[in-house]
Amino acid sequence: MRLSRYFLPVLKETPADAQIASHRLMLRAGMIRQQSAGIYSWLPLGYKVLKKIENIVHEEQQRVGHIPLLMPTLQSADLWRESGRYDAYGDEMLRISDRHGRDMLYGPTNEEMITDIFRAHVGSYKDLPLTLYHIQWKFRDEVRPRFGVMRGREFLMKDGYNFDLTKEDAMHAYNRHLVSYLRTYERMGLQAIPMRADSGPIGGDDTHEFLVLADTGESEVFYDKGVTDIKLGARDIDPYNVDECRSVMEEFTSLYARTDETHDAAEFAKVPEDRQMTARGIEVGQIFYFGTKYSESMGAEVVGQDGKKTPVHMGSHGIGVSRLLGALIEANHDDKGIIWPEGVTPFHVGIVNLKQGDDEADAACEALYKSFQALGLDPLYDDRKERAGGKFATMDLIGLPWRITVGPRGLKNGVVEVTSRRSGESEEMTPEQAVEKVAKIYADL
RNA sequence: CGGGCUAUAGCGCAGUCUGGUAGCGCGUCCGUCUGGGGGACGGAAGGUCGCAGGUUCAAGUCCUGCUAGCCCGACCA
Repeated sequence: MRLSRYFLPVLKETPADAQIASHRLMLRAGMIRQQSAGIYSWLPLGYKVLKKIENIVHEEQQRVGHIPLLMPTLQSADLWRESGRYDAYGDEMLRISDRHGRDMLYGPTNEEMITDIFRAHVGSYKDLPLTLYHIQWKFRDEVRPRFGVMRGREFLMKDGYNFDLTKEDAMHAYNRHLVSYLRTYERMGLQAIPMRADSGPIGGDDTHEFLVLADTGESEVFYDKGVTDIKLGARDIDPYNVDECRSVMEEFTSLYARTDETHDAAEFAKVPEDRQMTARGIEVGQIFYFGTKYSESMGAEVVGQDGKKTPVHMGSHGIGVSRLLGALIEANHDDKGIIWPEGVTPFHVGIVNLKQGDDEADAACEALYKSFQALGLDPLYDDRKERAGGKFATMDLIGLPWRITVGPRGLKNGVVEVTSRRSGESEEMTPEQAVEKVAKIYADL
């Protein structure tokens, strides 16, 4: 993309309403625009990152065998009356009625609807196990939305639901979700620590939240320093292998890690003192096992081998897709702007032409631009007639991880400059070497 | 939902107390000089002062009502 033809409304000044870094930077980088409290338009740059995150979530869900579908945002109140949650959910549920006066709601989650789909089409134990998920907009009418997309009212969430014959099978689904979530976050360059959590209004027995450590996190967390050293890395885990998934779960949850909701001071005290950590965290996902809570109330049953009907064991598992943008920025920024991890960056590389209109500089930039495109990479070429300082400031703000600076001075010696946004370090090399270097970085991801 | 506050140009703000021609900085547009970290100078565009009603010769400013948004708390992915 050529910046002169793109739509990137960056702001030099900080909007008064934005309190925390991610909100401030998303507004300044022209990623979002607030339309009303807790509701945002996603401008091109923000939309691009949102889609990248969504894609990673899709890929990692399907890698472990979960099946995508799409349920509507608007739901009938009748389904929610069956589970009893229409009354239980309270004012956070946005209730509306259609022209016939039928009670509708903008879905805050989809347990009822997925259970309805399941009971209509699945009747035999032979159809299990089954895990369905979707990525869809949700609405929760928060009393006080704040912090930009971190706590909006409208938000994009991946929610998945497993249906299993037995509790053991359902616990395997639970462990498998944990594995897929760990890989999802790691691909985005985020460390999200699973912590024992409280089940809240969805209800249930086993539940873990995934928390990204950040000063602006909404939850206070307590953990054994050792948990931050555990990484999934490149290991190849068979999602259908019960023992493999369980051992990952055990490995990641054996050390103490809890949010303030479930914090147990006595247990925490057993952690060696020099490893007792207290911090703040942003919740970016949660997995639940809740057994037959919905299958019983809504009649989601299968006929077992013994010919008897039995309610299925379920769990639900969520990733806050839009919220992840906020978490990513909270975890990756400096005073100049955002620093995108390579896995989610809106553009792979920025090309800064220091002297637009100079034949040599223009030609060198064009060549770089086309080389990257030919390799399937997505460059952002700042071809505006701006001064160098302004171009650098924009690149730093929007946080592309790699920048190639092209100017007459360097071209005289046949070199351009490759700069890492994260380290700030620059290296001079020929344009060909620069393309090779950047291409290798993305090939290795 | 309790407490506090705000609403004036795309963004950040002054002007309101004490009523009398709508302002500043940034951004935008044009021109000149510049040209490796938000440069300088000159010119220009851009406003139903959140909405409705009232007081007044006259309302951004005073009064009444409403709406929206923000902050702290409680709540929450």
